Amino acid sequence: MTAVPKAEPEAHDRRSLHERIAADLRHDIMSGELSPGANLPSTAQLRTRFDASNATIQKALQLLKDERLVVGRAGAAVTVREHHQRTIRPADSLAPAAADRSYPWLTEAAKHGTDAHIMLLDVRETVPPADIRNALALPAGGVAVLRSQLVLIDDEPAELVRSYYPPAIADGTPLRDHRRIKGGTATLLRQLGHTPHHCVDQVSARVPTQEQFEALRLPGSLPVLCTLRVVLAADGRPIEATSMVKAGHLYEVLYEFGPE
Amino acid sequence: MTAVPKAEPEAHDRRSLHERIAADLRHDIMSGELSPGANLPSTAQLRTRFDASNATIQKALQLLKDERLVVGRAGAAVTVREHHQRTIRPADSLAPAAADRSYPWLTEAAKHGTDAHIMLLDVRETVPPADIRNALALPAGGVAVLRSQLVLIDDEPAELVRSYYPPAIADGTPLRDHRRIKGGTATLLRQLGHTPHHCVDQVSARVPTQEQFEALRLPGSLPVLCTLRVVLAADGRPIEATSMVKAGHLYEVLYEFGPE
DNA sequence: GCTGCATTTCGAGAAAAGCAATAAGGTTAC
DNA sequence: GTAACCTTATTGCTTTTCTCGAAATGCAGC
Repeated sequence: MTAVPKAEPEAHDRRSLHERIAADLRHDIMSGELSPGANLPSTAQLRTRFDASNATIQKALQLLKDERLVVGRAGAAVTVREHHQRTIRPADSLAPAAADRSYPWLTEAAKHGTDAHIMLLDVRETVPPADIRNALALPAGGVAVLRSQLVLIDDEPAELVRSYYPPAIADGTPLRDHRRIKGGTATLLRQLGHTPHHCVDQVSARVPTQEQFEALRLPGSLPVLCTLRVVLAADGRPIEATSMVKAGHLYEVLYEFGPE
Repeated sequence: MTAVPKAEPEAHDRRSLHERIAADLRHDIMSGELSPGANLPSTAQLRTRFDASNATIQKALQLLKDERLVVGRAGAAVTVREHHQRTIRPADSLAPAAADRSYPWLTEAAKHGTDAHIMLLDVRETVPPADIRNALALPAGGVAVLRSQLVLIDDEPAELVRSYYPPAIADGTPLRDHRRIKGGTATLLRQLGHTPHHCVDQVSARVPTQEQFEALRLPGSLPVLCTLRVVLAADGRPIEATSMVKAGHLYEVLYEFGPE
């Protein structure tokens, strides 16, 4: 029966104050409003802008530091870091020849040689989750060959990749072996007579599960960029279904389309 | 100086327990593990599975109810709701003729007529944010015509669209008028001699800003699916740059590509 | 050295998270 | 109908986190 602290009639932001502050500042950085090397407003300015105390501002900035978006040295302004948000172009994986086209507004993300390498975690036969089963047109309870990989950037986990193959395709091939595949699976599939012809990507923004959170060592509570890719042969039959879970602050994906 | 409650040496999930539980259950639902109409495990089962108390489980389920993912009737099991996650196919906007191709694994999202309509919020000239300025190749401090729209699904805000046009293209056209454009902007641009030829979409998962959070009336603390689309003419010059912010639980986007 | 600024620390009040146990009332199956 | 199971709501309590105010510390640039 006590009076409400402030007049907030509508459903407001349930997040804590420092999370909201971090969200707004993060947007300013990601949108390029604050470009790499630029100084953030001083804590005093931020205090008045968000009507918060010193400690709360510091906590918000700490979140951005954990995400490696900014750096703060005592005495100097907090500055925006060179943030390496990789721009992935899925179309290039099928037709690498066309990868030369670049656009002036793209940050030089994939340009400098990325220090990324892939770690093969596991290869086994398993009953896939429902979305994969649908994609591969498997019967209920049917199995598939799963290849789990972890992509590391600068030795930090960055992406979780789970590729599923129908047994009819994988049996008796290196796809079943717990070993890296030279030239990638696309090359192998082509050699096996299952030439990838066409990909369908479903992209969504998700809240990370506990498993994903720990596997990707996500800083703070960032979202995750989920892609479900189905690779089809020329006759339309599914060859491969891959679930890719990328850390939201490290990746973005680029697609091109048009009536060509 | 008290003993730590449990041995957790590594950096663990900083989120609260009911948020983590909700995240895992959400994943089971979104991946189709728990299909619409299916029953969730009973609260007793969930209590043992997550080693949490009744109240915590209830709080986690409340989050999923707020997202309209599940319904709970007293006495019966909590069941998964028909969740209408719209699958958007951006390519269809340019070549609607090809929209007939459908895939068996797609849920019938865009199939039944969506009860979506568009609300024109604002039309004005403004200095665009840095990412838009880059996309349109505008000089620093240059202005653009902004058309802000809000997409409503079932009278609930679902997507925030901000389209920017270079003054050279928008001046003296209905693009500057605070009025809906019959047939959409693509048709108008074609009539004006700026035929859209090619789109480039950059898709990312973001934490919503306070503004986005309130505009979209996001339940809980869900991420947002951000798309920056640049529409190019045949000669490569940018015609339009659009920032689309979709509520993460309502949308996913689908892209197709391949060496055609 | 001085000033501005970021950083750290302390205390204290308020709010939220989490547990335990209990009660109430609906649904389902027998 | 009855019984078992289930969701939902309530209460009390402890611990942790959030937030503020204020003061102290340390670094960078002039």
